[in-house]
Amino acid sequence: MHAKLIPLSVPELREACSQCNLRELCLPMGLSGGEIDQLDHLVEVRRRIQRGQHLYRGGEVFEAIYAIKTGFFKTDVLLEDGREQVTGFQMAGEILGMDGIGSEKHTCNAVALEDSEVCVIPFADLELYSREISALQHHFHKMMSREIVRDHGVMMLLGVMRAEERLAAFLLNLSQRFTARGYSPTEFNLRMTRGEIGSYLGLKLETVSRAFSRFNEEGLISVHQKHIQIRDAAGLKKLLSERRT
Amino acid sequence: MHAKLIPLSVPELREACSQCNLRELCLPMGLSGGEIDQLDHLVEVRRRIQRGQHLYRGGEVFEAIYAIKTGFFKTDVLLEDGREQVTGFQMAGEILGMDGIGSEKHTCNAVALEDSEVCVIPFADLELYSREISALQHHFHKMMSREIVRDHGVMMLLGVMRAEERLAAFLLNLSQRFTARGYSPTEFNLRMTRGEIGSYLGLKLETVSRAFSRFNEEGLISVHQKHIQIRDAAGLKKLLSERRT
DNA sequence: CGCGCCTTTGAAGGAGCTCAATTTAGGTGG
DNA sequence: CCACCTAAATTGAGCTCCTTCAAAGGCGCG
Repeated sequence: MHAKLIPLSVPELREACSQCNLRELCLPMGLSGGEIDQLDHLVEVRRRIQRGQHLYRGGEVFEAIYAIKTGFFKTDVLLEDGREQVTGFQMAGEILGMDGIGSEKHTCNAVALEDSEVCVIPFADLELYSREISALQHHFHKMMSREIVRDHGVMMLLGVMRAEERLAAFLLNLSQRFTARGYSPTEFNLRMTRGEIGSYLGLKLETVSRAFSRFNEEGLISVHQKHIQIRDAAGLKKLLSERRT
Repeated sequence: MHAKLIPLSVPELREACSQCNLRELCLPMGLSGGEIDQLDHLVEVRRRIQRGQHLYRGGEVFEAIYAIKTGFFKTDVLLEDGREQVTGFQMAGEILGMDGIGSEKHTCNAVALEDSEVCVIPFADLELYSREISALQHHFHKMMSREIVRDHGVMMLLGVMRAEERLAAFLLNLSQRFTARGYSPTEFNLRMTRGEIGSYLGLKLETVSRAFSRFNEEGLISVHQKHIQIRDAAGLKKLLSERRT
């Protein structure tokens, strides 16, 4: 059950951030070359997580945050009665675990939706380096703040949008994030099930499936199981802006 | 329209945090006496906001975060078509504005629900002091993290709970926060309208009103307009834990 | 004391849920 | 390589919880 640990002892591997092709998206964003070199000491170990395995679970002691190097995750919280709320889907370059700082325990579960690899960033070290490198400090604050803003967007989804608006917003968000990583804006494979999308969007899996089918009929997208092709991004955006009520 | 600014130049007033009775709840939490004295230089000005006025609006340049000294606020985001999502209600000792760090602009509106006073904390200064005082740095990170965790709780509300569960959770949360401030856990006045509660909980105001009436009939609470008395906190908690589906 | 805003309550309607059956895809072992 | 098995997805039909629309009552404030 133990996730594979990969100590970065070999010199080439130790260049964790300075050689990483995600450095423009990830924690080192906006840092100078010299500053990034310092970060190489911050990330001493990587972890491989197989599809379906947990990176961490709610209740576990918080010690580090994680930068996703490759792969795809979901985070969720569970109610005592077993109901699940997916709080987010995370991809390469994004940070996991910031929820644990406040209570020194993780407050949600992080599960790999495909075989993944993360960079382990011991949080005490991050705070130490942040006191030295103000650009790092500032960027970390920005990342936390953006997480808050993202959460507000999800509240908006859940609080005021109707089912098809939610799904359209979800697809456009995925598209935009894939684009930022150099993938096609219009064609991608979903890593999550209809049930997980539904949990994220506050809908039942049948409703998600029906909305996909509807979009398909209307020519907005093509869906075949997990494969999505966006045919009319403008049409999806219009769904969001036009009030129905 | 301009909010009243109060420069803290008189020596007694300059002791912003060290003399504040909220220091156990607010930003200085966990700091040593000497460290708190340093914070007095961080808070150079306070602002009074009258009921109904904005502390800040989405789109405005972000320069400072705000600690609520007295009063009560709501934060909300608006969709182009005018639909509103209330993202939170904030009371004394809580921090406003952390959403603005990421984009250097405020991303939501903060509105006073009663006449209020806030301590202005210039963010650049906060980062400066954070580099010197590691306890401050760490505590600030905790506050941001707790905001993320709080948001996950709201997603849970919105995503999986039914109307009465949402309202019960809302009342219990308020009760707990009033208690932490030395007020009665069982009796308080709501500062927000049914519509604002509804927007926060993803419900229509009529649904909120009906749920209040139902709780009243069942003896869980007494409601008279904005005055709430919790009669059976255990009963409200039970509403949350028992599955219906 | 009158006006506006908030709240309450009723009745009808609808978006999304539940339950259920069928299809499809992917993995496994013979 | 095919048969089998399981998990995921699709689709239909009926139902329910919340919304919508409407009207009346209450409170605070100028």
